Amino acid sequence: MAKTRQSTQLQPQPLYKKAELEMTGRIASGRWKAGSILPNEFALAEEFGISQGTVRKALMAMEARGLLSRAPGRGTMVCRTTPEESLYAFFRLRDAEGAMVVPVLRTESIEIGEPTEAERAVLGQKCARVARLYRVRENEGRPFVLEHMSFDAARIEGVADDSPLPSSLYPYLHDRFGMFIVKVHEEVTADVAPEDVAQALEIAPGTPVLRTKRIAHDLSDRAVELRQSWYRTDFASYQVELSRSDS
Amino acid sequence: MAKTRQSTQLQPQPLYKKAELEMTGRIASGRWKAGSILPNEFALAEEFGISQGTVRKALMAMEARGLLSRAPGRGTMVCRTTPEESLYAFFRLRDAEGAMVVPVLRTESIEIGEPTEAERAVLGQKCARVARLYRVRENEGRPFVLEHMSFDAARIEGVADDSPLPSSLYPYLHDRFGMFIVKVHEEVTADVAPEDVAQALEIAPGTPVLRTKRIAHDLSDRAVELRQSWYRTDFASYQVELSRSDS
DNA sequence: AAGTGGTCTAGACCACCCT
DNA sequence: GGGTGGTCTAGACCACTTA
Repeated sequence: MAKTRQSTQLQPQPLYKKAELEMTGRIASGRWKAGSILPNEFALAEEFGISQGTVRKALMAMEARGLLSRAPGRGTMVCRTTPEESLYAFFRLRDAEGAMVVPVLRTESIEIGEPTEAERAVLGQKCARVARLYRVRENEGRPFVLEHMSFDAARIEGVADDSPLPSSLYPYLHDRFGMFIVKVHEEVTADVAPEDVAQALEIAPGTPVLRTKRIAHDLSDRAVELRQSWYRTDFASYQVELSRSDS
Repeated sequence: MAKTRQSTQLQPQPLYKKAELEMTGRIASGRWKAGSILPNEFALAEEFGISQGTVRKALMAMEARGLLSRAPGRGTMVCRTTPEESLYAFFRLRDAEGAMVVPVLRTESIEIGEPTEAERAVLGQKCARVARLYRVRENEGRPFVLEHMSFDAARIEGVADDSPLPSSLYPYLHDRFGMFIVKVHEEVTADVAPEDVAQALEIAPGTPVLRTKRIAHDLSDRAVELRQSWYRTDFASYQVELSRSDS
């Protein structure tokens, strides 16, 4: 029966990988929008000219990456980053009991300007103007983090008109500009609060603070955000789970 | 042909999950030792009374967790935590260029004592004695981290006889005591160096340092180590990659 | 040359969700 | 009741490692 093996195994890329790249591209380009339901496995298989099992392998990999949500009876859906819950995918601050602190937005300001050398190095040499977003968040009435974010202004044209932006920035960027951030690199260090940070966080200058530098990447693995944050350490700390296998 | 579907789908656990648990248990118990080659997929399938494809699904999940290493022609091997390279699965300190710092062991001391309340809370109430390991590591001749580690002494009986221990502690624990650490929770905060830490790290008291608290878990998900570390921040920082999907 | 895992296909039954 | 993904099986060809 299974005689017609076309034996096109010469491809450097396995078929399931090609299917995954194709489908990831459709999400990145906005052709498949967040929340929409994909065609079923057999339809995709026919479209790609591969078998249903191979499509499934690609779909399951994308589900594992958090791009898709699958359920029997319902189908396969493009994940929405949207609701507040899902936003905190990259928010690692927890209190002493391990509970997530609720970071309520207190102040926000936006400016457009010339990129610095550091910003250009991250966002790309072609970046002509940067949009900078400054925020202070509070928890239970006390300020606890100051955030400085930089984006290529061309990629989020008109952002200033929406200010104040939603507290959950990434779902907003996804819905408004199709900027889907899926991975961030974060660098954590200890520092003493400089004057301006101390003032924003309402602590004495010289108090130790956590300082993080983040580079966020979109679906195409482009660096799209540069962020620096200063955290008070008196009621929350930075917590992560590390496993063998994530090198 | 495929008529004999026993339809025993009433099981709450899928067959591949049961196979994975069984095989994980064999590694945890030492029945399958690090570095050894497993029987091939068909042999395992016959032993478990399931098909080769189902065994493969379990094996691939274990490979993704970093427990197994698979390669065509060679077979499936239980990962060794051993060589220096692999040890640093949980070591997150990188210099400004993102290169891993080489943490050379400078001093080490071991003591056995009564568990504190905090140690008992993590290591278990049945823990009667704790083995504490104190280390200072240096990089390019400069001390940069002070580590305090606590274990249930009963689980690493005789550890003091091996002092000084290898620089890479986890491979040693794996080989010597079958303690296979696969996951750690780490909590990072900023602090000013207390007197003793400052002395060990050769910095002025009051200098800001990164302080991390780690709880390490073995294959059975037991908390087996409590560790507190203080890092100088002048030539390395704590760096992590975060992805959507790891909640 | 023999044996392994990697890829791919085809098809079965099931639980579940929706209308 | 029709359709979806979840599970499981069976079998094919391939590239690679090892000896």
